[in-house]
Amino acid sequence: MATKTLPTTYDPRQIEPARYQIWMQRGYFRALPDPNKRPWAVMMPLPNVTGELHIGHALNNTLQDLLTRFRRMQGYAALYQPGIDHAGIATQNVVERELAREGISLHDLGRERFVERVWSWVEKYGNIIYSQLKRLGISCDWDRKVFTLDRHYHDAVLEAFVRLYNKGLIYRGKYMVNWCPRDQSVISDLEVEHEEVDSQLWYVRYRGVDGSPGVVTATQRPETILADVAVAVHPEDERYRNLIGTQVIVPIVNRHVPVISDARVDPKFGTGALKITPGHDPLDNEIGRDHQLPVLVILDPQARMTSDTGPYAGMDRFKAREAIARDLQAAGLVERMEPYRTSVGRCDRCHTVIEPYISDQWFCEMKALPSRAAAAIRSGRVRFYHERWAKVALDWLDHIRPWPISRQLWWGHRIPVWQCDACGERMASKTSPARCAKCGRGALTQDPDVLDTWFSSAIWPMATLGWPKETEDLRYWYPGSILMTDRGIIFLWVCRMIMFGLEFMGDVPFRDVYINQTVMDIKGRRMSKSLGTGVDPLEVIDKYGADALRFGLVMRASQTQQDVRFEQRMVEEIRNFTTKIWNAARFVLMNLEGLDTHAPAPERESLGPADRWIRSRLARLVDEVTANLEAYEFDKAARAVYEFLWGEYCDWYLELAKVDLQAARSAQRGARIAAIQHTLSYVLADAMKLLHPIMPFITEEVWQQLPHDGETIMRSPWPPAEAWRDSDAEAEMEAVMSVIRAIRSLRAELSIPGDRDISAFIRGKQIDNEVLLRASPYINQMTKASLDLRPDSAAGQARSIGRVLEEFPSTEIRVHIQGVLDVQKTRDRIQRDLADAERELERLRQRLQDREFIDRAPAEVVERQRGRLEELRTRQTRLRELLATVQSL
RNA sequence: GGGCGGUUGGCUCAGUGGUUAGAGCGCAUGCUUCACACGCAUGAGGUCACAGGUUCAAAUCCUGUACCGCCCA
Repeated sequence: MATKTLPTTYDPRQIEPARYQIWMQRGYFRALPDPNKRPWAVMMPLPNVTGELHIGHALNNTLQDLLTRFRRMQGYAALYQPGIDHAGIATQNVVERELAREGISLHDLGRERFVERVWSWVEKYGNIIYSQLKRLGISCDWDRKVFTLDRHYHDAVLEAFVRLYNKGLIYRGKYMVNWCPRDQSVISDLEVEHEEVDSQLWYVRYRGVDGSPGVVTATQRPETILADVAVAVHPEDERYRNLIGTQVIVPIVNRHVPVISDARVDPKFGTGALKITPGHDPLDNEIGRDHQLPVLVILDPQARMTSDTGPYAGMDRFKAREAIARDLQAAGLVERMEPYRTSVGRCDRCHTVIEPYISDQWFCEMKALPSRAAAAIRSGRVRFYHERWAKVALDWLDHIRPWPISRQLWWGHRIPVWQCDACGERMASKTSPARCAKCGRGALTQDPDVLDTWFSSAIWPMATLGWPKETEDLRYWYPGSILMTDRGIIFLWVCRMIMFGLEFMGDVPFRDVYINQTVMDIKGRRMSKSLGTGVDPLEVIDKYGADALRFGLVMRASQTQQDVRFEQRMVEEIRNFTTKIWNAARFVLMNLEGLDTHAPAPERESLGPADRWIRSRLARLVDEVTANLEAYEFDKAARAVYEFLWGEYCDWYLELAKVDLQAARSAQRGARIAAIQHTLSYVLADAMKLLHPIMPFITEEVWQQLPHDGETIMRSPWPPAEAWRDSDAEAEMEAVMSVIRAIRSLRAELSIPGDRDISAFIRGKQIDNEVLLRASPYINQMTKASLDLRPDSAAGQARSIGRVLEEFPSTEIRVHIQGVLDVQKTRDRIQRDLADAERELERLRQRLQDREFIDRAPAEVVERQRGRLEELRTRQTRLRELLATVQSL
């Protein structure tokens, strides 16, 4: 192999986009069912079509890509399914805002033209996130990308609806729902964000019809007084017992209403008397229903006071609150006011305060579906990582309520229910029915609402594979292997996919669920544009490269942490790591001259101790990385590769190999040279494979330069672990490194300039003389010292100074003192070491005198302590001798 | 109100009962060492939030407290 050189610095901007193009063009991302391979699949949590890449997506997609690349190299038919969600409310909002800037309302436009308008918006901006994901280097099969309003996906959504409808699992009903007055639509409980705010309680008197003082209730919402139909007290509340059954007067409207008793009233809240407004409060609604009370409504869908509210008609709910509170005060009916801390619900899309509102909606029955999903989780058919998230999911599934699935929007899957204009019969059908199934007449009107976006995304794992058709893809890849997502959508999405998978496919949609960390800013605050805490991942990629961003995130993706605190600095660190790798590769390439790249692996005899050591370390690394990736312990895998490449391969092996190469070249030992070259290149290439899932770009680049088989590292086989384990070589090199560290440390401590040769000798027989002999070229070159190997060399002992090896307690390294040196630092150090050793010796002595310890601790532990005690005694002796020598200088 | 997670060197994090608690960054000192100053070498720095308990032995297990964060009602 001829000498190759690479540019001196690694520039991801030059490499990454071009490499990605090549991968795409050559179809390396393509996933096809292959009976000779095992299937493996992951479905991208579909980003909103309005979305842009944020750091959370970067982490989530990096982890998915990491596993996809890993499984692909392991020989699985690995499918990474991409797609985008039409995101009903979010997208409709974006386009509505755009229209508003043009002064057009959506009603001006009409449904059909509005939907056309949204489509053109989607065509223009909807693919932004795809191109951003490509910058990240993810290897999903782009030929399979799905938009949730694609024809076949739409068909699947309708199929799911019609099947549930015909099974009686979808029903229509008038219930109190979460109403967003801005979006003019119902939203589910899960789409409401709760927030603590400072509010106020008004204590309002409801006088008795008979002229008695009546009762005082406390309310946060005086405007709803107009819709009061009763006052309720707790049945056992002594204060109000005699009022039950009497009539009181609702202020302002002067309605006569009963005082009722109900155990759901909290006697400790306010005065213990609760005004009942079934039209505007969920609890009141339940109480009202059970007491057969009427339902009055005083707000319209935009949360303005209705026309029959007299002077308040048309007022916004908050204006009306102030006005009514003022009027109550003027009438002398407000007994007092007090500040109150309460929680308000806001729409998670537009942050408008939601209104509990009576409304006619479609609901999905939540009894059989969630209980089957819960059973699947309990039995381990779906496993959560970390497992604590399973409890979170189960808790929700066990206390679930009906799911409102209709939305009063125009953008989305229109509900496939038709109502007969003549007889009122309703029917669900994927296509427009020609006539009414009941009365046979022709005029039918489709329900105007669309489905909750989460209803359509709940069939994602099967519909992307072709369901309801029995496709080969579906048979091959369903159930998927893993779902990776954020904890924020365990309920919204994960649980519902499990429910629908079990319902429609008879099996869970994925075996494993990995809940990835939530990325926060460095102070632990949620990343958000409005808080100014957001970080644009593309900026980071521009600056440091996608590899660095990916590795920086993965290194912190630990299952024990539920957040990752993100800072650019940590990506910069990894950028330095990529440069380190790049330069290691440069060094290797510069030294491969004459290597026959097709020659078989070298014989063991031509390998030196350093070669055997690094190969053995690599073998351990293969095991470690493989096991950690399989266990989704991504941080551990990343750290292991980092530590190996930088701390062992670069810091030690390259330096040792330099020494060996030099020697082999000057001796013209061809087999030896080839063995070193092979080790240099083989170890680096395999390390690149292990790193490839995390850092796809630089690893491909380096691998392509090194001797290799195949077209791309992406499709090269994952390194096998069995070969090259060598404990002897590991032990030998540990000793050598220990000696080298000691000499370097002495040199620094004594401030001996690097260009001044020193001579050193070793005391003690712990390290085999042959080992030292073999290592002497390493030691001499890497410390610029000449090491005298004569055992316990007496020469010049009096004029020497040294240290006891950390790992070898009876072994000392000493250097000869030449001229005047400042030995103060070393003397201090020896004294400190001695003090440390003696302190620990004392601890150990005490422990070993403790009968309880001797009797109850495992023999092996006791033995180890005894051995340690012996070592420390030796160390103590050595240190004392050393100190005596130094003090005599 | 209920639940979950966190608290380890200046910073970000490893470390789930058994020697002397580790890493990177930062810091200090010295190096234009022919792969790399985005680097190399050497070094300083920690009563593991607090209080009890279990154990021969606790950063690690249990209970409680404080603070930070998340979820649910």
